Amino acid sequence: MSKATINSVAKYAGVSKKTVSRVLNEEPNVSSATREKVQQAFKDLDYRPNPIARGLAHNRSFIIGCIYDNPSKSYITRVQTGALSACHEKNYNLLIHPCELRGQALLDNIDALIRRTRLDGIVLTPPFCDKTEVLEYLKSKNIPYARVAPGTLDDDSISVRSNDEQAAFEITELLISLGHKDIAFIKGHPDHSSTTLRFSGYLNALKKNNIEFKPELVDEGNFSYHSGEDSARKILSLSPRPSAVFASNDYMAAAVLKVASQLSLKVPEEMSIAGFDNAPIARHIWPGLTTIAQPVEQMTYTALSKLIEQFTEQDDELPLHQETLEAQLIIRESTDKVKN
Amino acid sequence: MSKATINSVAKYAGVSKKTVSRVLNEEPNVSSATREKVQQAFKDLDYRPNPIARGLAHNRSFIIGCIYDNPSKSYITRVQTGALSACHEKNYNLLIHPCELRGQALLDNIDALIRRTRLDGIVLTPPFCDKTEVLEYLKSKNIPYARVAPGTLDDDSISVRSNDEQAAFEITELLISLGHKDIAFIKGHPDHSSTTLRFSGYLNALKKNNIEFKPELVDEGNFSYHSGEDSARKILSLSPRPSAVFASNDYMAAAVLKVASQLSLKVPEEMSIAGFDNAPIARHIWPGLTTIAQPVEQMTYTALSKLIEQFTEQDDELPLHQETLEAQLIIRESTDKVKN
DNA sequence: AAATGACATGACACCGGTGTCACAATGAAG
DNA sequence: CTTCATTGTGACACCGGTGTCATGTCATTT
Repeated sequence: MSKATINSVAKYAGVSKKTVSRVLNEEPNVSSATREKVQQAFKDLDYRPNPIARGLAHNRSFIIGCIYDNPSKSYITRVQTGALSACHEKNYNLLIHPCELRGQALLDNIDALIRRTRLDGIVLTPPFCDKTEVLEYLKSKNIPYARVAPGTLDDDSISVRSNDEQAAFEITELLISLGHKDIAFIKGHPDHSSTTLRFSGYLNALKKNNIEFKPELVDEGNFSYHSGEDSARKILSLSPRPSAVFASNDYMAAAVLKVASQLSLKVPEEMSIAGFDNAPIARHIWPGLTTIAQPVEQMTYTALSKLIEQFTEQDDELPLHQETLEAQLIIRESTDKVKN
Repeated sequence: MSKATINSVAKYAGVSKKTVSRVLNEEPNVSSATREKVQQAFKDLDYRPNPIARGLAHNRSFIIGCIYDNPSKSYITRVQTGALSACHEKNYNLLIHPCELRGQALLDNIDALIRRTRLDGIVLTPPFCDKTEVLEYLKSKNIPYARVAPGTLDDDSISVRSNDEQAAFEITELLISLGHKDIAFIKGHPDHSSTTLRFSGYLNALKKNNIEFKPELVDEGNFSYHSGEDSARKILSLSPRPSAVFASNDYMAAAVLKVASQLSLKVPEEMSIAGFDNAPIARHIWPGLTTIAQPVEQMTYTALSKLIEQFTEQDDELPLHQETLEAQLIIRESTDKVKN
C-alpha cells in the first residue's frame, strides 16, 4: 500500500526526517551520498509527499479558485483547460466556482469559498474581473488574484487579455471592405467590459471609413442566444434593412442566422453576419460564422502562471504583470460582398 | 484578520482546545453552559475551522475528483454543475480532471491525480464509467467511486444512469408514427456504452413496428460534429434517400442538418432529423432539433451524494446503490410527417 | 597547533486540528 | 456513607510535513 510517510522513508534510508525533507525540497547542504540514499528510498517505497501535511506546515492549500459566471459553456471549458494546465505544471489544484454576478450575496459567496478551502489565489474571469467590489474585497482579505480578459488595466494586478477593441475594429472593416454600409450591431451584456470594447471597435471602424453611425442599427443584447433572437427580429424588420449584422458574440450571431432563415433571407447572399469568440457553434451551423478567435486558454494559462510564480518569488518585482495577446479574424461563409 | 485558530478560541472561551473541538463536531458530553460559551467565541472571533488541519488529522482531503473525456462542453458543464451542488452540500471540494481515454498512460495519469491530491473519492463519467481497467484499478487502490450513466449495472458500485435504450426507442417510434420507414441511424463513439444502447433502442423500435432493418442506413460516427458531417454525406447521397435520420447525439444531428442545407434539402419537409442529449445546439439552430433530454445534473448529483454518504455511514448497508432516472422526449421543428 | 568557517545532519517545536485516556465532580444504587 | 456509573473536561500524543537552532566534521587560515 502507498503508506510511505516521511518517517518510514527516514528510517529506511537511515537518516532523520528533516534530511528527507531537505532532499524533497532540493535544499542545499545535503551530501550527494545521503541524497542518493534518500532518493533510492523514495523509489523503493514508492513515496509521495502528502500535500495536505505540507499545506498545513506552510499554511497553504495549493489550491487556486476559478470564479466565473458565463453562459458560454465552451468559454468556460476553455478557461478551465488553460487554468488546469498552469496548475498541473506547478503542482496546484484547481477549484471551479461558478457563481452569479448579480446574486445578492456575491461577496458572502466568495468569502465562504475562501474560508472553506483556504485557497491560495483566485483567477477572475469576465465579468468578475471588472467588478471593483470583488477586487477590493480580495485586496482587503489579502487574497492574490489574477484577471483574465479585464476591460481595464488600471491597477497593478496581474491581468492578461486580448485586444477585443482592435478585433472588433477589424471585423467591422472586413464588412466595410465587402461593400457593406448599413451594418447593424448587437451589443453584449452590460456587465461585461467586452461589450463596451467591441462596440467601440465597431464605432471606430465606421468613423475611420467615413460611414455614418446610425443609432437605430444598434440593439442591446446580453450575449444569450435568446437575446440575439429578439434583437435580430427588430433589426431584420427595419426598413431599409441593413445588409450586414455584427453581433457581439457567436450565440447571438447564430440567432440572427436563425431569424434570417425564418424570414427566408439568404445568408450570405442577402445578408452578411459576423460574430465574435469562435464558439463551437460558429462552425456547427451553416453557413459557418465569420468571427474572432481569442486565445482563451492561453490567456488563462498565462494569468495563472504569473499568479503562481508570484507566490514563490516573493520580493523580486516583476514588472510584466500585464499582457495583451492577439486575437485572430476567422473568415467563414456567413460574410460576403454586398448585393447591389 | 481571520487568524482565529482553535487555540485562540479555546483561550477566549477559557476552555481546552479539545472542548472546542467537541463543540465543533457536535460531540456529546459538553455542558450546555460550556457549549454556549464556545459558540459565542466562534461568533466573536469569526472562527472557521481549517479544513487542511482537519484533513491531516483524519487522513482525508475532502476532495472528490471528477474524471471525464467528452467532446461536448455542455455535457461537461452539466456534470460539473450536478457534482458541485452535491459537494457543496456536504462540504467537499470538487477537482475536475479531464483526461484522454485512449491516452497511453491513462492509469498512470489517474494514479498521479490520486497521489497528488489524496482525494477521497472519484466520479466517473462516460466513457470511463465503463472502462473495466479503470474500475479494477480503483478497487485495487481502495478508492471509492461512483459511476454516472454507465452502460451496465453488473457490479455493486454506485451507479446512476438514465434509460438511453428506452429513450432511443421512443424517438424512433416517433419517427415511425410520422410515417417514416427508411430511418437512417448514425452511431456514436464505440468506446461509449450509450452508443450500443441507443442503437439497440433504434433496432427494437423497428422490430416492434415490423419495419425491415437495412444495414446500409446505419453509419458509424464518433459523437463529433465532424464525424456527423461525414456520415451525413454518405447517408444523404443514398438512393433511395431515407426520409429521416436519427443521429446518436445532437452535434451529429446538427451536422446532418448542415449537409442537408448544403444539398438544398428542406428540413423537416423533405427530411426529418432527430438527435439525442438536448445540447444547446439543438435549440440554437434552425429548425430546432427533436431530441432527448437526460437529467445529467441530477444523475451526477445523485451519484455523488450517494458516494459521500457512503463515507460517513460506514457499516449501514444501503441497498439502493443503483438508480435509473427518466429521460424526456423533446419535440422541435426538425421532425415532421413524411412527404408522400 | 589552535582558531575559524563552511558544510552536513539531527533534535525539537510547530502548523491546527482529532483521538485516547485519565481524572474530577456529580448523582444513583447498595 | 461508601461504591460505582455517568458526565464533563483537559493533558497529551499524533497526523506528516517544515522551520529553527544546536552540534559535529571537516578543510582552511593564522
